[in-house]
Amino acid sequence: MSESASKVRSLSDEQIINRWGFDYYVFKALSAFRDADYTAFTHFTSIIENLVVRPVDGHSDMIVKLRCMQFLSRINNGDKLDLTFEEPKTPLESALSVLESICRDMSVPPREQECVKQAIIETLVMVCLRGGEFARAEEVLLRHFSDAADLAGKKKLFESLIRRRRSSHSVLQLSSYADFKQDMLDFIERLYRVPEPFLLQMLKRSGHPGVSSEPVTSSSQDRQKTSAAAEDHGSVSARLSLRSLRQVYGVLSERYGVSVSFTQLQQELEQEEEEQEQEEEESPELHLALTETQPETAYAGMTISRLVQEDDSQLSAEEEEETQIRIVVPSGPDSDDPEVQTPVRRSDTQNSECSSAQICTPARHTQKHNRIVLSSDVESEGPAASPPASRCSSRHKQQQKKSHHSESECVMMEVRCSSAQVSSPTRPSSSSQAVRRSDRDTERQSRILLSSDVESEDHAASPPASRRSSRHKQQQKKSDLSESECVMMEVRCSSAQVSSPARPSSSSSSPAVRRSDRDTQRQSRILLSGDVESEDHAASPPASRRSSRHKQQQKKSDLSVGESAPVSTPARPSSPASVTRSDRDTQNQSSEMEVEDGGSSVQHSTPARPSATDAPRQNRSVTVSSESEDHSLSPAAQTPRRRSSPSSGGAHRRRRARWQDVSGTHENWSDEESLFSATSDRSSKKYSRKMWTVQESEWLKEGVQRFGVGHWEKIRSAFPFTGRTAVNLKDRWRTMLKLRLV
DNA sequence: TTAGGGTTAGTG
DNA sequence: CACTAACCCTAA
Repeated sequence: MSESASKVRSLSDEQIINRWGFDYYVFKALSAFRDADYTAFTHFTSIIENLVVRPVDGHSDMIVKLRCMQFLSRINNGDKLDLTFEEPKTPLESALSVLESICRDMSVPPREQECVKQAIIETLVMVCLRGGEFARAEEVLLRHFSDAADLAGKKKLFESLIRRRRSSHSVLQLSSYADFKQDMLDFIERLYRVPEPFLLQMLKRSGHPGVSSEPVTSSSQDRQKTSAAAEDHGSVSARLSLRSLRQVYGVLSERYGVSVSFTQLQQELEQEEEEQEQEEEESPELHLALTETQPETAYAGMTISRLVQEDDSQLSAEEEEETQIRIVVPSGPDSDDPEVQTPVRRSDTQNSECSSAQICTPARHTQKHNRIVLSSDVESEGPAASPPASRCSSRHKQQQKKSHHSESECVMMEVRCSSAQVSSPTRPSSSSQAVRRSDRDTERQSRILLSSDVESEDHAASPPASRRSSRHKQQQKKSDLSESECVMMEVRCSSAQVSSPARPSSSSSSPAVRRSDRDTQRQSRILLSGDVESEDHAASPPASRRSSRHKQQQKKSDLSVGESAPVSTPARPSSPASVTRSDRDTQNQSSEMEVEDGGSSVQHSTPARPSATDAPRQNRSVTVSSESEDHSLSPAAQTPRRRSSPSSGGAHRRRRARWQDVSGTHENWSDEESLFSATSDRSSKKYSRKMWTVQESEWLKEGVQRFGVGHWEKIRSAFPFTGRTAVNLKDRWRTMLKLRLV
C-alpha cells in the first residue's frame, strides 16, 4: 500500500490542473457549440486535444466527455465531405462510430439511438447529395439507411435523387445543417450534462465578478447543468458506497498485500478533511471540489483509488470522488441527507467504518438521482457497458489493409501518451511539441516510475522514425471551415491545411502528429501532421506501431470501429507508437530485461491486474458490481490495462495517463487520438507487421505463467491484446523463446 | 485450437 | 542480400 499510496501522491500538479483545465474546456466547448459558435468550439476542442496529450489525472467522466467532444467535432464537420476523421469514413460516418461507442458506454435508450443514428444518416445522404457525391450517397444509403417502413418513402426519394443525379431538391433545402448540429447537441446534452467545472466554481467562489456571466456558456441550460453537476464534479456516474469501497479494498488489499486497514485509511482521510475544512471552512463546496483533486493528499482516498485504479482507473477515480464527497463534505451542497453526513463526520475514526458506510448509502441514492441522465442508466450500465470488447479484433489479422488511420491514430495516441509523460514542459506552441525523444523517454521513465499506474504503453514511443511517409496529403481543402475549424482538422489533415499554420491554435491541434515530429521534428505540428502521412488517426485503433515505416494498420480498424473496440479497447498495447526497428529491438530487449528481472514487478502489472485472470474486466466488475452500481464509465474503464511500462532505457515506452487507460479512452482513445480532428487525406499504405510491444510480451509471459504454454486462446482473452490472435501469441512465444527472452 | 514449417516485411 | 520477427498456412 504504501507503494500505491506513494504512487498516488505522485499525481503531479500538472495532472491535476490539467484535469481542471480539461473539464473547463469541455464545458466551454459545449457552450460554444450550443451558442453556435463553432469556431470557438473548434478552438476549445483543439485545446482539449492538446491538453489530453499531457499528463492528466484521468477521471471517470473523462471518457464520456471526450466521446462527446469527438462526436460533436465530427458532427461539426459533417458537412465537409473532404474531411475524414477515420480513414475512409466521412465525418458523419465517424460520428456514427462514435455514437455507437457512446451508446455502448452510456445506456442510451434504443429508440433514441435509432433516432439519432437515422438523423445522422439522413443528413449524411443529404450532404452527399448536395455535394454531388452521388456514389457516396448511394453507398451510405445502402449501407446504413434503415429499411424501416416508415422511412421507405424517404429512402426512395433519396434513391431517386441519386439516380437522377439531382443535387438540389426541396427536401435537401428544407433541412439545415445548423439545425442538425443543434439536434445532435441536444442529444448529447440529454445524455450527459457536463458538470460545472471546478475552475469555474473556484472562480465563482472567489467572488470574481465576471464569472457569473460566464460567457461562453451561459445559456440557461448550462446553468442548470452546472448546478446539477457541480456536485458531482464530473463524474458521470460515480457512485460507490463506502461499503462497496470497503469490499473492493478488502479484496485488493489482500491481493496486493496491503496492510493498512480500510478504517485507518478512512481516519486519515477524515483527518485531512478536517484540516482542510479548517482551512476552507467557508465554502464547503469549494472544499468539495478541492478534495476531488486532492486525492493525492488524502492518503486514504488515494490508496484506495490506486488499488482500484490499477484495474480501472476510472473506477478508482470515481470512487475517490465519491468517498470523498460523502465523507468529507458534511453538508454538501447537495447534501441530501444532512443527517447522514453529519454522522460521518462525527464518527470518526473507528466507528467511522460502520457508521459511514451506513450513512453513505443513503447519500448515495440521493446522489444517484441527482445525476441526471446517466445516473439512471448507470446502474444498468455497468454491465451493459461494453466490456472489453476490445479484443475482438485481435484476431483479425486479416489482411489489414492498413488503413491509415490506424496509423494515424497510433500516432495520435503516441503523442498523447508519450507526451503525457513526457514532460515537455512547455510545449509552447506546437513546436515544442515535437518533443525530443530523448527527453521524452527520460521523462517518461521517470514518470513511470513514479506512477506506475499509468499504463504504459509500452513502447511507445518509439521511434520516430522512419516513417517515410508517403504523405499523401491530399489536398484537403478545408476550405470553408473557419479557421478555427481548420485547426482541428488540420491536425490530422494534411499539409494543406497546414496552411493555417500561423494560427497558434491550430498548431496545437496536432498532437497527433507526434511521430513525425519526432522524426523530422517538424516544428509545428501542423507540419507534422501534414507530413505524416495521413495519419488519420482517428480511429484506428491499434495500431500501428511498429514500425516506423510501416504503419501498419491493422486493419482491425474496422473492427475496432465497428465495435466498440476502439474505444473501449483498452489499451492498445503497443500502441501507436511505432517503433522503429532499432527501437524495437531495444524495446524488446529492454522489455525483456525488465520482465525478466522482475520486470513483472516492475511493471506492476501486478498491481493492476488483479491477477486474476482476465483482469480487466473482472476487476472492474468486482469492484463496482458489488454495489451494483457501476459506473458508467465504461468502456474506457473497461479496458483496464494494467501494466506498466517498463521503461527501459532504450525502449521507449509510453505510458499513458490513467485516464487513457481507461479509456480506453485513450486507447480507445488512442484511437481517440483523433479525437476531434479530421484528416482529409487518405493514403493507403500497405500494411506492415505489428511488432510486439513490451507490454504485450509481458502479458504473454504472464499468461503463460498463468495458463501454461499452449493455451494461447485463453491467454489472449485474458489480456487486452488488440489485434493479436492466438496464433500470433504462439508465434511470439516462439520468438521469445528463441531470443531467450523467456 | 494448436504446432510447426513456410512466407514475407523490414532492416542493415 | 542475409537475417529476423511477424505472419500465414495447414495438418492434426
